[in-house]
Amino acid sequence: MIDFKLDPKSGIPYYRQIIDQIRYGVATGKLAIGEQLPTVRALAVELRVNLNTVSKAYRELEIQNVLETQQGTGTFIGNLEIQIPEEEREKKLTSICSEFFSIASSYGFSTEEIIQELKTKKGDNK
Amino acid sequence: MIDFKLDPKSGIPYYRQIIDQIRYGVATGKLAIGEQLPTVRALAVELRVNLNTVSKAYRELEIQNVLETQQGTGTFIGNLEIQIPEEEREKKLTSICSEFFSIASSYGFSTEEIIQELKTKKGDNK
DNA sequence: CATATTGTCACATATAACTAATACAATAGT
DNA sequence: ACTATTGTATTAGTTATATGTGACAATATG
Repeated sequence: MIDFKLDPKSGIPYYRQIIDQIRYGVATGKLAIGEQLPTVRALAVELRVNLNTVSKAYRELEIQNVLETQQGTGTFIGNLEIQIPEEEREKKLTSICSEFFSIASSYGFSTEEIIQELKTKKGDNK
Repeated sequence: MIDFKLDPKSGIPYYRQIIDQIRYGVATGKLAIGEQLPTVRALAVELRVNLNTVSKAYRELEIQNVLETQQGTGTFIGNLEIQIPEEEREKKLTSICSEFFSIASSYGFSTEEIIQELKTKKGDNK
């Protein structure tokens, strides 16, 4: 299961952040086919947003065949293997890193320092 | 100088696309410190948007200390570094890296990918 | 069958975001 | 000084986003 995280400062709408994180979760295999997602209400509480916001994200993903929903049962990862174009994925990574980099360098941190710090986190993964 | 491009279908606001491209340029070293950016009007014409849209992008980047603007002169890549006490420096690095990492991993990016991306940019720099 | 849980829908509402048109202000260059 | 060039501010209109509320529909569970 994904550890959903909303970044209010990113300027990206919440529903879109949810969409992206699910899409990328599927693409990277973090979300397996058939796996059940949190209920709209549960995720809404977890992210402290309205259930309509979560619902909007789920609905849009169902239109894209990423998700399958069954009323009364839940929302699940669809069968269709969705893959994100490498180009888009690269852009996303670039975008995230660029923003982070400009923040970090405004504090005077060098790339080496940043990498060093990130490497210490490596062990915590998964 | 950057070859700016806007994608109307991306769903990402124009001004934010401009921000992203400039940030990327700075992060990769394509835009050098002190370098002048296109004037708001020039870029507005080039991208076929209102000059306020460009202005908004520039202003936001100035707030983030990425750009420096002088009315009547132009807009330039800044070099301002925030001075913070040494004892807070380490904490700051840890906290911003931690937040960055959690966001990146919510999109499914691994530490290796992130580091690789940062290293790549480092190579282009200067 | 009764009830809880799930997603869906339909409003209304408030606020923010976005882009644009136009006028204003500061600087540079002549 | 004058004028062109630069960024800035004001204003307006439209759309997007998010919330709140209440009801409804389908399914699961007991």
